[in-house]
Amino acid sequence: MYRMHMSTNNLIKGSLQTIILKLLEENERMYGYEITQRVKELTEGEIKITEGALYPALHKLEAEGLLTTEIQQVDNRVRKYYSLTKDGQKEVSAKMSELQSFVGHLQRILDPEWKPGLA
Amino acid sequence: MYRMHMSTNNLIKGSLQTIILKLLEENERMYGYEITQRVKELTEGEIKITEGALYPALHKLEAEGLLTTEIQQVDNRVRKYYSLTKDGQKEVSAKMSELQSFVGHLQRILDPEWKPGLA
DNA sequence: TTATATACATAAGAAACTTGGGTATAAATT
DNA sequence: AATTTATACCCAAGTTTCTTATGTATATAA
Repeated sequence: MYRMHMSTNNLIKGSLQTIILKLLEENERMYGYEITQRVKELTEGEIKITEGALYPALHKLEAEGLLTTEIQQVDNRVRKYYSLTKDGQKEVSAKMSELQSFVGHLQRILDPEWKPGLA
Repeated sequence: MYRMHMSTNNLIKGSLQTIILKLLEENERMYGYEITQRVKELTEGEIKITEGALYPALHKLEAEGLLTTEIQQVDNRVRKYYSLTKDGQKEVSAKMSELQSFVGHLQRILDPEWKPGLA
C-alpha cells in the first residue's frame, strides 16, 4: 500500500484491543488485513486502523494468550488467521463492559442531559 | 494527598483535554483540584483524574493559547484559575464533535445493534 | 509497466498516560 | 500534641499505545 497520510483519524488509544477482541468474538477467525477493512466499512471510512498499530496489538494479544494463530496460504499469499482462546473469550466481556462503562461516564461528564440510550 | 493506587481507572487516553475544555465551557472558571473533584462526583468516583495527568494537560492547553490563568489567594492557599480563551471556546465544539463522532463509530463497531440514543 | 490492492512485518519517535515523588497550608482525628 | 486527611500546586521517570515511515512479496487493474 501507499501510506495513508490520514488526518481524519486520530484518537483510539486503548480501544483497539477491545475492537479486535470483539470482532473476533463475532467472527470466529479473522486475519489482520481483514480487520482493518471491517473497521473501515463499519465506520464508512472514518476510522482506519493503521498496520503499525494493528500488528503489534495482535502480537501482544497473542503473547498474552488471548489469541491463537494459524497460517494459511490463499492464492500464493500468506494469511495469518487469529481466533480467541478461552482466556480471550473471557477477556472480551471484561474489556467490553470496561469500555462501555467508561463511555457512559464520559457522556455524563460531557453531556449533563445524557441518558443511557438503547445500549 | 496519599497517592491513590487506583486500579479501577485506566483508559482516558485522549479524552482528558476534551473533558477539561467542556467543564470550563460550563463553568466560566475552575482550578485544577476542582476539576478532579468535579469529575469524581459526576462519575460517582469511577473516574479519577490524576494530578500527574491533569496539570501537564492544563499547562499544554494554556501553552496552546486555549486557556488563560489567574492566580488567587484563598485562605492563605494559592489557587490557579483557568478559563477559556476565544480560541479555547472554538476548540470546545471541535473537540466535542470529534469525540462524540468517535464514540458513535466505536458503538457501531462494538455493537451492531446500536442506534444513536438521546444524544 | 506502473500503480493499486492484498498481506505480512518492524522500528523510530511522539503523545498521553501512571506512578511516585516534592512543597505547603488547614482541618480533622487519634 | 501528633498524625492523618484534605486542599492545592508542581515535576520527572517510565510505560503504553499510538503515528509515521519503511521493507518484503504477490496479484490485479490502469
